[in-house]
Amino acid sequence: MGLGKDYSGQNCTFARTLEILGERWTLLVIRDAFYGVRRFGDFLAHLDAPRAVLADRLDTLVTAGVLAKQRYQESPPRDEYVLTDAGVELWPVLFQLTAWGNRHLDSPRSLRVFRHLDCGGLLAGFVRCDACGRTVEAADTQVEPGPGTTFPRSDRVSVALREPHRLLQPLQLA
Amino acid sequence: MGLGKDYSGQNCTFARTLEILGERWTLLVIRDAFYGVRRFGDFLAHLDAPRAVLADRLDTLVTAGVLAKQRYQESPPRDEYVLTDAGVELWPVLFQLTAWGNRHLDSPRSLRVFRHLDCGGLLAGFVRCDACGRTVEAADTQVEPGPGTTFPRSDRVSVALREPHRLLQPLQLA
DNA sequence: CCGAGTCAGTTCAATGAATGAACCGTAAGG
DNA sequence: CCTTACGGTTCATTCATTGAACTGACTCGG
Repeated sequence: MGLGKDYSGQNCTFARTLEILGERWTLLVIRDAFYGVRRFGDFLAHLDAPRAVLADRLDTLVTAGVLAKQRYQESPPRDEYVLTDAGVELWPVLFQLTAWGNRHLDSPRSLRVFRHLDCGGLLAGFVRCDACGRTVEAADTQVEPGPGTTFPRSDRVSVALREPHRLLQPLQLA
Repeated sequence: MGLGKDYSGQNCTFARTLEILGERWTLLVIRDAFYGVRRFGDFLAHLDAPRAVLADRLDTLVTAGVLAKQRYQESPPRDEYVLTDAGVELWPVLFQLTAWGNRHLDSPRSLRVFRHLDCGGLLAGFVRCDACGRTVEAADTQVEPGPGTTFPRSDRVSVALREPHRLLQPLQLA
C-alpha cells in the first residue's frame, strides 16, 4: 500500500495509521507476533508471503515502532522481531477484527478463541465511556475534531465534519 | 488486495476477514460510512480515491454484507450506501484503530475524538473478560483453536498453534 | 579441508492492481 | 436545445506483488 504513494490529502490520523498497518500482509505479521512468532523464517513458513514483501513489511513495522529487532545470536548475526509496547497496544484492534470475523463470516472453518488466563473466561470487546462506565454503541457516539486540529481539506464532507456529528446519521451537506 | 489473489493457504478467519476489509481504501470507506457519508460522489470527494477503485470497493462491501444499497430516488435510479448491522458492528475495530493512531503517531495534526452522547464523556476501548468482568491485557490472554477447527496447514508454526498458547510468549517450535 | 545445510535476506522478470483522465447514460433545469 | 449533476465504465500508464533464483555469513559432520 502506501509505499511512496500515500493516502495523499488524507492527513487525518486514521489514514496515517492505515499507511502503517493497512498494507497487504502487515496485520497478519502482527497477529503472528502476538502468537509468539519472532523469526523471519517462521513468519515465512506460516504466512506463505513472498520473502521480499515480508522483509519490506518487517522493516516498515520496525521503523514505525511497532516491532523491534532483538539480536539472538552473534555469528552469524541474527535478529528476531518482537512487539514493542506500542505494538502490544494493537491487541484490541486485532481482537476486535478476529471477533468480527468469527461472528460474521459464513462457515468459519478455522477460528481462534481467546481466553482469560486468570479465570478461564472468554473475552469480549467493548467501547466504554470513561466517564459513566457504560458500554457505548456507535449510534450513541459523537465524533468531533480534537484540540489543535487544522482543517486542510475543503470538500463538502470535510467541511461538514468540522462540526460535532453523531455517528451513523447522514451528514448535512451544504 | 485479495481480488482473485487471496491469502491462499491461510484459511483462518482472520485472513478471510482481511480479504474483505484489508484492501486499500476499504477501511477509509467504512469510516466515512460511520461519519454519515452515503453517496458515491461524497465518498469520492472526501477520499480522493480513483472512481474505479471506489466503485469496486463499494461493490465488494455490499457483497460481503457490510454495506447495503438503498434507493433514494427513482429517476434516474440512484442508490446510497448504508452500513448493515454487520457493518455497524465494525465500530469497535474502527474505534480501536483510531485510538491507537491518536496515541502512537507523532504529531497527529488532525485527530478525531469520540464522545458518549448521553453523558458527554470520552470513550475508551477495552478487551474484557465475559466471566469475571475484568479488563484483560494481551499478556494475560490465551489463544486456542475454536470448536470444530480443522488443521490444514502443517508448518511448524501452525502445528505449535494447535495447542493453547499464551499470547506474546515465544512459540515452542519443534 | 570439503560439502551440505541453515538462516535472512536481495535481485529480477512476469503478473496483477491502482491511478487518473476521458468517456457514457439518464435525467432535471433553464 | 444546451448545460449540469450523478454514478458509474473504459483504458493506457504506473506501481506493487509474486515466486523463483541467488547471495553471504556462518555451522556442522566427516
